[in-house]
Amino acid sequence: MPHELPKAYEPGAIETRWADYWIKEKLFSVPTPPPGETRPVFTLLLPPPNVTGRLHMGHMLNQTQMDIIVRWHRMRGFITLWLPGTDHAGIATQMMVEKQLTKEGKKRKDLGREKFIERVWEWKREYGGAILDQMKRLGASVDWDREYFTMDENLSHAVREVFVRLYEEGLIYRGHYIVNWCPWHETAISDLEVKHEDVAGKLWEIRYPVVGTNEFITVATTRPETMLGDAAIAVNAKDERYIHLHGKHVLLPLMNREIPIITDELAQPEFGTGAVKVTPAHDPNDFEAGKRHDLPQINVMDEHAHMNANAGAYAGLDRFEARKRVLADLQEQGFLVGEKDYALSIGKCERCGTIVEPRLSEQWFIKIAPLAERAKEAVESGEITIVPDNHRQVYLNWMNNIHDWCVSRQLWWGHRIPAWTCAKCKHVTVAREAPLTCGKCGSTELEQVSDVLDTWFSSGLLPFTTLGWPDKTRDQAVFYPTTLLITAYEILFFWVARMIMFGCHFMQGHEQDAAIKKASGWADKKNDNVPFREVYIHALVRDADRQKMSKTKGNVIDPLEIIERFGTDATRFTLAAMAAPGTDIAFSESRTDGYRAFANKIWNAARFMFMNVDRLGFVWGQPPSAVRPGQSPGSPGHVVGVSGFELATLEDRWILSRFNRVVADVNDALKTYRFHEAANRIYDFFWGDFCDWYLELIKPRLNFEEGADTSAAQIACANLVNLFDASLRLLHPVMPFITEEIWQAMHEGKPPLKSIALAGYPQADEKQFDLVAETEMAILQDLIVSVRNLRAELKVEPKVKVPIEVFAHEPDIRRMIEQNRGAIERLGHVEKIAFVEGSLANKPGARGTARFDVHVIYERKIDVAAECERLKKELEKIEKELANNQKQLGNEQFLAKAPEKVVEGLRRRGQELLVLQEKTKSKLKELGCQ
RNA sequence: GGGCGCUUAACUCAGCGGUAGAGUGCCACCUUCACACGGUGGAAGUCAUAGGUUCGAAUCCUAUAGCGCCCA
Repeated sequence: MPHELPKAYEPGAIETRWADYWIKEKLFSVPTPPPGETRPVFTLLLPPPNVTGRLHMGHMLNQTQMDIIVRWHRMRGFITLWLPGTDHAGIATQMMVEKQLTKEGKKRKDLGREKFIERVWEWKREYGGAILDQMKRLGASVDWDREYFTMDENLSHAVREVFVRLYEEGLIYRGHYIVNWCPWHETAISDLEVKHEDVAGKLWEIRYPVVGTNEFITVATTRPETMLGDAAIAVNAKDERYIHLHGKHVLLPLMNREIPIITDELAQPEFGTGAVKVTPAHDPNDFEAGKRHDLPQINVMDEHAHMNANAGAYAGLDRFEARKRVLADLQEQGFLVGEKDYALSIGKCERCGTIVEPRLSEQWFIKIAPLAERAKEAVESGEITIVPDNHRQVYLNWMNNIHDWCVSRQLWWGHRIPAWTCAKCKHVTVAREAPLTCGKCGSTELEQVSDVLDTWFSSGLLPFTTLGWPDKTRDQAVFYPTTLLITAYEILFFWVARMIMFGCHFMQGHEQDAAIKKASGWADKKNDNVPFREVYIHALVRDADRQKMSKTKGNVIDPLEIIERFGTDATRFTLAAMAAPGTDIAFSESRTDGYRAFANKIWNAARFMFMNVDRLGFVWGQPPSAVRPGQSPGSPGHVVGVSGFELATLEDRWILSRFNRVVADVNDALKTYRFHEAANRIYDFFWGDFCDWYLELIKPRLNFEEGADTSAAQIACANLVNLFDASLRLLHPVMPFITEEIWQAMHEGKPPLKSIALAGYPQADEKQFDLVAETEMAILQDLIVSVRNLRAELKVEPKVKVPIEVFAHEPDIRRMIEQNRGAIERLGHVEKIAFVEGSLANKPGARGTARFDVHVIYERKIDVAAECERLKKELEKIEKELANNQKQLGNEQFLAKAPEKVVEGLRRRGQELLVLQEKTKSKLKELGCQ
């Protein structure tokens, strides 16, 4: 049955077909392994994209890396669970639906809370799956049967349970504090959601009259409008300038309110005048100072950051308008004494860009210190490894300087805080289910707190809630701790840190199934409460000019558009090949274009293979290595190396050795997340070794006459097919689609498994390394390249075959060359090879190396001047290296201190250089070069 | 203010103590029956600068310059 592969590689058609097939066949669904299971387990949680999200390059890089690692583990016989899902993204989703309402001329509050939430669910049902559909195009091998959404009932139940437990443990408290407030969203946001920006601002100096004297005290501020809420003036107790004013009062201008002068370290003598205004309701530092001195907290703004009744004449004004008016009035009344340019950093809401207002309000907080302590310990002790290592320090620094976490949000969409306020006594009851009566006075007039929880509160619980927590499940015993987390640096604090805190707290006492833990290689880990064993932080994808992609700059690269043009495989390969740990990726299309060419190369190599298979009527005996071992690496029956490979020729021995080396390197690279190294090793092997040399070398064996004995061709074909099969499996995690397409075609619709994704990943077999073959092949390649060089220099017509002479003084080398004369004739376009007994080095049209001389016999006169030029340049290079070489070898320190291997290598190189120098010199002389 | 990273061929990047590498681009030649998304050959770098450590530095250390990121 002939194999039909279209002439040109067209990724679009094959990729969507296989993506659908993988999902339809549920290839990556993982049922809960029963007790007694002894296979190793690999678990990975997908960082849940926002349900409102669209796939961007960051997702694609993230998911490419995850899919590579996941497929690699699966092919090595691990029970491999990759859990997908989406995040309800409180603010973002609510905004989406509010926008929709605005178009209908409605507002959220017109609908009321219940109706609004219904609308959000409607929106979610209609548009929420978009990003997951886009993931399918990437080939992400996730378990779709376990897809989660953070607002699902089971996950919401777990959120309530966590909240109540933390409250009962005294780790959640409610209180009036200054929080970051976004006046546009009308909600509190966390420190992490505030982006600081340096701007050129002003520093205004305002003087306050001291009551009972004719003195003034001058303060400097960047926010004059907040003076309306001033509660005191602070000076430093040590500041001699103000000692005589201690205990006095000032009259607050514009408000005509008397406020005290206090001494507090808030005032730094060296900064400005050394005196500062204290506004406890509008600045976090002043808030603390206010508490120290029991000052009133005068809030002069409302939730929209408009001035309120406390602001007297300024009530109703927007905060910036109020600033203008306050300054004008101060000026007019003679209180404004200075205005300086001043560089300051302002906080903006990361979503809407509105300047954040520090706002005094009632919020819910998590007492973070006890949680952080364990989270720090988990990383310090190595129970969790963070790669690359420099992020470990960043994490620890953050944990050391952490503040309590404000978890309440004034939104409607999200997990509503399970707390109820009594209308009568104002007591707050926190409970798992809605209480019927107030816990204090017994009243039945209870109303649930309107706030919802920060979205990261629920996503921080995912490693265990997705596995059935708070119930104790078999899934948890098997899959918790998850093995790895791959994510972007940006959410190290938002998400990673919080998962670690929650995991270490709520999973205390948890133990992973001992047999599975051991089989998975974690026997030395003490704690099974951590959410994951390892964290890999990947780089940022930038545009080709290294600029960070952003919507405002308009330089966002849409991965789906790139995929459309070059294919998913090529795009994945680009990201993998450029993903050196710790280095950002400047995404350039030219690279992707190059990797599309690589895919095309593979495609055509496959067509070549099929052509020969069909011509020969070759029947492929099922190679055991194609079948998934089903056992952990190293166990009996586990296949290593390439099977069904017969070492008939030098190129056979060579390619098998090369393949095993590459396999060893690739497995090694993937172990430490060196994706670029894995990708590049495969690329070089497939294109360089396999296509450029191996395929060319075996062509004579496949080029047989009809009716002739085809045994050599059969062997060559079997080797080719088995090697190709192994190479496809090696490449599969990086380029899943093209490898699946060709692998399925190789099996003519009757594959031994449903997918190459379930086949075994190649493992190196040391017995298949062959150093002799590699050395011999290197010499052979060198000889062929030398002939090609000479042909080019002599300007031999491409079609003309030339006779050559070869001299090799080592009998083994000469024998090897003789045995491979066919290859030299073919690949060097040589007519006939004559072996001679003396050096050919100084003949014109000849090349000498340490192992052989070769002479191309061609009547065309060489360009003597050009040849002299080249030889001089070469000699210069040789002598430079030789001088260096001899200097080093003459250095006793070097001989004493350098490793034996290096010294030996240098000695050998020195010998070679001497031979080369001699040959080059003699040739220069022969040509009569000046 | 504190911390981190980067600077290697025209471009994008590997290499991170032992003879400077890849892809793209460029130049020349070649449509040879897998592939012109190809083949063959070629040109191209005082590895930011200045010191230091070392037998030996693109690679380790220090400083300087430029670029960038994070935290406050």
